[in-house]
Amino acid sequence: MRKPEASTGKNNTNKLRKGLWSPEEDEKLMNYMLNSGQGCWSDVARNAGLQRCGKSCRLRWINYLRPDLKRGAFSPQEEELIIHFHSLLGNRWSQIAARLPGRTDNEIKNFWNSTIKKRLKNISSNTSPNASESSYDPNKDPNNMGGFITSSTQDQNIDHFMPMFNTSSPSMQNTVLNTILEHGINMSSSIGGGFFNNATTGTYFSQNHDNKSFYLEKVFGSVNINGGEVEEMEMYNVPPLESVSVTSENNIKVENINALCNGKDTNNISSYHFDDINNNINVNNSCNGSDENRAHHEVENLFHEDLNVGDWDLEELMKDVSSFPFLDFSN
DNA sequence: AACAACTCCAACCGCGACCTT
DNA sequence: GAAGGTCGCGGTTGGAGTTGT
Repeated sequence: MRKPEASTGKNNTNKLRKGLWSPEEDEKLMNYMLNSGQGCWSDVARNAGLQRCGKSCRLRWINYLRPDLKRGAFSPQEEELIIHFHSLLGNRWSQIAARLPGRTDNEIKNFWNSTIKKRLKNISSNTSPNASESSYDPNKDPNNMGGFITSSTQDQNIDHFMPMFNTSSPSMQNTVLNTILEHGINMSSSIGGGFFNNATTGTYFSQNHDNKSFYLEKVFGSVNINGGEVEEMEMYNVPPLESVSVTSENNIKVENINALCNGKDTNNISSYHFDDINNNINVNNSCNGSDENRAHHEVENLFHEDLNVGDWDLEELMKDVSSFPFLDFSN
């Protein structure tokens, strides 16, 4: 905590205060906010009679004084949600906070850095003696935009699999994340694939080698790429930004999707590939018969629906969360 | 009891995005 | 289009409180 600066002396008339807020300052800000509402923060600071910068007032209000804030320790359910959302969103604390009513980004960030990070580290060091696996930090991976890999091992020989995707576009990120939430959790069919070597149950979001197309994979059980056996796996392509338009109703409408199947003679469809030049989805590595129909049907289903932005089904998320193996904090 | 080491978390800082002029 | 102001975000700091020796 920072020391509150002494509020005495002539300098104080011009100098803005820093450091801890006094109860009097809190009261002033609280009264002003409740009576007059937010407005411009520098005006708030001035009109409330506070010798603080607007930024400081904003922070104090958002992180501490807001009446809808939930105080106290995080519940186990909140912890699970934070871990789950962090696995999807990375360090986007404000977006995580938006999904946890009554909690602030600062609070969640502190909680993550002080408690959860440590806990996950302990768990991974207990379960994986291989330091190179357990030390993977998604936030340090330049290709990672926020995904999470539990204990999966990526096969270095497979160049078109990358652990996560890299984009700085917020709308792209929204598209991706909502696609995951809308489809990655609920869709139930299984398509053969082959990108993992001993991948672990979980939801993976991957980027194709062209750096523009993406696919989402849900893996159930282990996958042996060398033997070509796939136990349970789902793959869903996610279109690049160029194919997506956001409507005024806050829906994302995926347009210009034309699923194509090249129709060669292998049994497994290994990926859908989004062709961003022609705005087509191609089913790669060929397919035939029922696989072709199924692939076509699924791509149609996936991309011809409206994807809601911002409406998170917490019940569904919690179902998914409860299946994560790394959420057992009992040890 | 005294000190050191560690943990927690409120608050600050810098930066980028957005808006207004 | 440029400049200036504001807002919001994520990273970092540092002091109070807690735990260990």
